[in-house]
Amino acid sequence: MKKEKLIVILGPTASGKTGLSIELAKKLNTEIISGDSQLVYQGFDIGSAKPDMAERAGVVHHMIDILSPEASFNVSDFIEKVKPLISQLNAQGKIPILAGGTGLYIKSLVEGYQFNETAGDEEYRQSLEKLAEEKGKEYVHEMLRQINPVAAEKIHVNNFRRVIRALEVYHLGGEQISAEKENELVYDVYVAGLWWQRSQLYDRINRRVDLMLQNGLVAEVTRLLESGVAPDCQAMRGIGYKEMLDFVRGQATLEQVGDEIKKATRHFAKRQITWYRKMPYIHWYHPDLYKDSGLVDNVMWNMGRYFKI
RNA sequence: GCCUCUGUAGCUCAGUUGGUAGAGCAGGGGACUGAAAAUCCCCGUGUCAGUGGUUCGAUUCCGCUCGGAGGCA
Repeated sequence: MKKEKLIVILGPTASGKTGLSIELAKKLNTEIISGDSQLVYQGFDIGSAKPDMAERAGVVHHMIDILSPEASFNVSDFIEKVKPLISQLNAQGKIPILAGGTGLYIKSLVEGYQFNETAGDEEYRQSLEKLAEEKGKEYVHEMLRQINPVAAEKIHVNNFRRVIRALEVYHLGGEQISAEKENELVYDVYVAGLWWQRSQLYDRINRRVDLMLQNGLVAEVTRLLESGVAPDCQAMRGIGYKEMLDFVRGQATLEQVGDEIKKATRHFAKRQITWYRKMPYIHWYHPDLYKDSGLVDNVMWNMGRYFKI
């Protein structure tokens, strides 16, 4: 069977994915699918660097603002929603552009991860958390060892969240957490990655965080909280938001919070890069080597050759 | 000018009763199959300010020099 076509634009945070993907979408007359776990939430705009309408320049963006602020979202939801979108766009003769930085989301989509049937169970998670408080994390880890020694071996005791998930899968469905995957890519895909020298990337991150603060991140967080959004909801745990809570509560100065956001973003970028290193099919581009539309033109040319268009 | 304190990893500092040193943060690497902007793991040699002395041996003790902080006048 012929594979569906897909373009992926990825890179660490602040690498310029958004701009590049919009330029490409205009040239190719196609639409963009966000592959970013934070952009799905309404109202979380500045801190998530969500492109506004002006920036989107008329290009249709999917998977942005699809959820209310307090909703939960996960990889499985992502895959479930994005797969049909890709099919739809292909049917229209368009090559969709997936633009985003969430390593797990993109990798699992492109490489075809098979997820378990078992969904999350808040109640069971909490019961395990309580158990860990009473008897220690080691005790819960030992529970996992009893039912799935291989998983217990792979998951560190301190990585409690994973231990919980592994137990949850067993508890709810009797399944084991599986890690088998196909080797072949699911799509006929061209993956372009944006690469910056580390120090350059960090400069860009620092500058962008300063911009977020100038552009009203404080007001955005205040507004969300005043409208009743819980401080412990999933979206509020995103970078830029969880740190800002300290300022809103008067526990830190704006300068301290700014530094914390920058630091967290740098750490995040590092983790993103770790994901990308395991994706050998990425075509890397160094944006700083191009002038004007040079980058876009070059990506276009290579993609054209790849897809034979 | 005098007195006291201080100078150790990129930063903040601990320490060695004399046998050339270690934490946190920063930084680097890694893991990741339903929270992933989350969660977690691993990585610390640096003229111990400089210089002279005492000593088998000094970053550690003593003198001087040069920084820094405070106090007295």
